[in-house]
Amino acid sequence: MGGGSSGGSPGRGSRANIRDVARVAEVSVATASRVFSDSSLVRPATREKVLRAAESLGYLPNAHARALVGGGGHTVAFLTAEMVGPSFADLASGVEQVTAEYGHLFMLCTTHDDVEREQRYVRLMGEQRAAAVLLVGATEAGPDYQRRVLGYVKELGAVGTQLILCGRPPVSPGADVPSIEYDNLGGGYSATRHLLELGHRRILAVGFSPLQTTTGPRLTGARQAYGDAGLPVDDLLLAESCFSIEEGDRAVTQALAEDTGFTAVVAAADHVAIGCLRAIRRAGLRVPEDISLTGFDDIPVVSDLTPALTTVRVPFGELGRVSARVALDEVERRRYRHVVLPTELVVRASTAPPPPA
Amino acid sequence: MGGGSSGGSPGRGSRANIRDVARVAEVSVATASRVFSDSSLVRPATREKVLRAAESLGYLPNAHARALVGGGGHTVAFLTAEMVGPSFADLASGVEQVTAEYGHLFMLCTTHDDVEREQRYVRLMGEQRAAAVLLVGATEAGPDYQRRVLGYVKELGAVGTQLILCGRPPVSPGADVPSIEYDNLGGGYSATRHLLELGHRRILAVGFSPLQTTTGPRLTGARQAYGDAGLPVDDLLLAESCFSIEEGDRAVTQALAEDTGFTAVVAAADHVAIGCLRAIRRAGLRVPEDISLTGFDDIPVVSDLTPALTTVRVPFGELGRVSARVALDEVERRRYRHVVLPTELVVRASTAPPPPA
DNA sequence: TTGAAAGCGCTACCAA
DNA sequence: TTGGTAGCGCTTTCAA
Repeated sequence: MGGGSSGGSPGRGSRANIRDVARVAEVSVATASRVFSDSSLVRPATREKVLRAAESLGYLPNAHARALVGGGGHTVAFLTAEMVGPSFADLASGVEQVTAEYGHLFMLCTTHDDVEREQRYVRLMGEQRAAAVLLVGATEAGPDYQRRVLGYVKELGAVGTQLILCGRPPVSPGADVPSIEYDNLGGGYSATRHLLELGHRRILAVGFSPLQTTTGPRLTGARQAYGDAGLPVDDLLLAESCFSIEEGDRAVTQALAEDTGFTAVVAAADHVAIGCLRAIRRAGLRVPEDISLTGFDDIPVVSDLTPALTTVRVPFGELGRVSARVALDEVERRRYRHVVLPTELVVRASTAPPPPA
Repeated sequence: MGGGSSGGSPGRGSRANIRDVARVAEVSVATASRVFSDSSLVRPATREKVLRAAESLGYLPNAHARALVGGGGHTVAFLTAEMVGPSFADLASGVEQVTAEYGHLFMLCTTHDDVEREQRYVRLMGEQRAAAVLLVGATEAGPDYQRRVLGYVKELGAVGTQLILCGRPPVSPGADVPSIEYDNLGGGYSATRHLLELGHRRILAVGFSPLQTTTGPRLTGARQAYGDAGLPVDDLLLAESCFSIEEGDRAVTQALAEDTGFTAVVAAADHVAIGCLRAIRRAGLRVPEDISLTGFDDIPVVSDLTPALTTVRVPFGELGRVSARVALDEVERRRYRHVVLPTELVVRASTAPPPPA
């Protein structure tokens, strides 16, 4: 080291290619190719020779050249706003698992909720001739969104890349994009009904955005629970807020200050619920003795909070697996254009009857 | 639908290529190419024509063809055991962020701690001619591991792919693989010293594996703290256990049953600490009044536990960003073969002086 | 069972 | 400013 001029990694000049391998192995390029495509029409001895040559040259087939002639990429792109939270992890793992089973590559892209980044990535994945692009997770579902997705369908369709909506509802008529989602409305419904059945009447809803594809329907479900119980929906108090621990905290703190007399909080998501819990505590109140609290998602830690959180479980892993299968398997895709996986209420210790008035 | 025979996505037969675009735009292939490589030597009017043609054909450049001639992939592969936990999220986000800044693609692969999968992915990434492969996170650092990494260096080196160790120590002499890690030993040291300073003497260490690249040094640090304080290292009680909430729970439950008289627990990671907390509670003891507890990593939720957890903060985001920069920038790489980022003790409510004997 | 050669879609070089 | 064209590394006919 230090002295020589030709230092660096092995094969510094040009990388070995299949022609080099063929030459060293004293066979034709075609034969060498057959060996690496594990075709069976090669005599074992010949195969050995080729393999040895490859080994000695540090040869690795070039996936780009293969994709070029073979006609396709073998990548599944997973497009999400952020890669945070256990829900993300389960979902992504599910996709990754099935993707690997199909012998494809899993590619993760984060948009940070930036439309431009999203568009760039979709285009990029088209250029890569990805097998599929999964648009994952909650989003604001306005007309702009519809139009954007339609654009993606067209752009990707032209290069043979399949678009899939994962954890989102289908885009309305026209575009026929497969959509794998879960029952947000039902989850919101059962959480709220649970509280109503316990005797709560004035419930504070925190963290819901009516236009968002996940929390919107959850809110609708909550409303429906009031309706079905024959109770005035006006008793469902709405605290506007976003999707973080801090904002959940802030929202509840404010609601408490306004003294609107709620005895329970339905949070739009577990993270929000954690923030709510903080705020309730800080106000010197107890959960569930003074105020009941529910979350949504059932991320692992919420069972370790004090008290353990009552929440709605979402089958993230399965969502991922099903999405990937639909993305990669044409038969499944034809069969399942729209799948809605069930959600399930998990009652733990954060909900109880309201304190006696 | 149903009747026609030529249905399906647009351009059903063959996808448009640059030649088609050139033909429609009535220019040469070379000119069309220049437009998409945004080279400046094209008259605006011509550029327009080409762009319009591309648009009308739904043309998207083929990244594989480009990589083939351009000589390289633009992918950064992130190889980790699992994509769980906020630490993973921060780390991966950091890598992704910088990767995007360099105009590269971020690719995530999970090995599930399976050597075979790891090897397959490394090879696959070599075939993709990835710009870099990051081996991320804790691992058992035996001689097998050393040998394996050496193999990767050779395999990837031959195709021009850079290998980087991220959150792991360098492999010992010989292979010169860049390594970006953080101060595990120092973290273990300061957590333990903190407990010692509070007056604890018999401390239970949970979740450490001496051979593992992260918890191993953390344990060494803990021992060192005893040594530096002039205290018998034998008072650091070792509870063998793995890396999950459940195993932390089990370990502490057992230790409690054995009545070894410890007044504090150092957990090898926050997740383990959560399990310890569970066990301590179940035994009817309080944290920190009866038993103090520290974690490691500082994942977001631990500040919401009751009590908030004293732990060691790891700069995961920066770890990711630095790793990516070293991976992608030859100058940085030459300068920083080995980086150790600092860790920091965060004292919260789970630690206090031991109860009076 | 093996080999020769024609592309896959693109860029980059050299000429015009 | 534009066009012709030789590859990039590979697979895959078609022949031998």
